[in-house]
Amino acid sequence: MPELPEVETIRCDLESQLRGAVIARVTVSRRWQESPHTRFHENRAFRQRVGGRAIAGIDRRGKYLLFRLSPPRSILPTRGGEADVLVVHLGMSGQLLLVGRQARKEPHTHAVFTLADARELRFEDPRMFGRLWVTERAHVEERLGNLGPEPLASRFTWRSLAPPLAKRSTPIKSALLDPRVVAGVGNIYSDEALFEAHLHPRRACNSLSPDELRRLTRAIKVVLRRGVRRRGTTLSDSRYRDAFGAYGGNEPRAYGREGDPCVGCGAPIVRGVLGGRSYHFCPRCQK
DNA sequence: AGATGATCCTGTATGC
DNA sequence: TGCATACAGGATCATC
Repeated sequence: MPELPEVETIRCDLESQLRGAVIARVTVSRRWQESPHTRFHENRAFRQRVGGRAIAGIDRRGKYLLFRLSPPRSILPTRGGEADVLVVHLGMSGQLLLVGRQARKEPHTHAVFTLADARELRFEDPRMFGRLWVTERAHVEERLGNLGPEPLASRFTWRSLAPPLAKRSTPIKSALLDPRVVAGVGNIYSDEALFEAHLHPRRACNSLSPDELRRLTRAIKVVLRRGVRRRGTTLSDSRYRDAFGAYGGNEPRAYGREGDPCVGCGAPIVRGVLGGRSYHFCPRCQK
């Protein structure tokens, strides 16, 4: 499941490969167009706004990939469009793969961005939880909802984490999964951060001391940076691949390790359920 | 307002 | 062996 480190790995690879590349045309699967769940209502407009544009750069906001589009250099800038952004969210099973045009097409390929050279950027998503849309650059942030702060930004400190948690009595595990509290953190890295911070997932948000908030903030940054450095997490039942189809090298210390010995103390990792979502922790290390 | 639970989807895993 | 059911997940929305 792509979270911040997985999306950042894809962003970084694609940025180096695609900066300046021209998207000759776009095709979107009929299934994607017709499913009300994808909210993909304007196929013609989408194709026209993306097709023929160059990729000026690729940014990331939380788990969203932002392709900055610009007119290709050979074409005079015309009305509008210079500031459009293609927004891609991978949902839980989405992949963006950069392949040669002759590469065999996988099932569930829902969008193909055909580049002016011999390559294609393919969006695949079996469970169709992903999202694709294009919008003006000035309107990107508002279209992302009330997305919380970027956890790897230097201005993300325990002081920015404190206010949204102060009013909550919910378990800290649930709050970390709320994108309004912090962007880009999902079920894997929230478990990892709480493990790193030695905090019990069921601790009430408003019970955390300033010292514990500092530990948690630092832990979030540590586990996300480690995830990026190791090019993301691919679990046995996860589909995550980078843009070239390779697995991630990160190995969680808590998530998905029920029964395994804690790397800190050796006690078995325990699995619990909160709001229908599972969490994993060391009952001895995490208080 | 905050908390809770349902919802979208389908491949994989488990249970009988 | 075969079929049925459970589960995984991010973000959003309805309903307390």
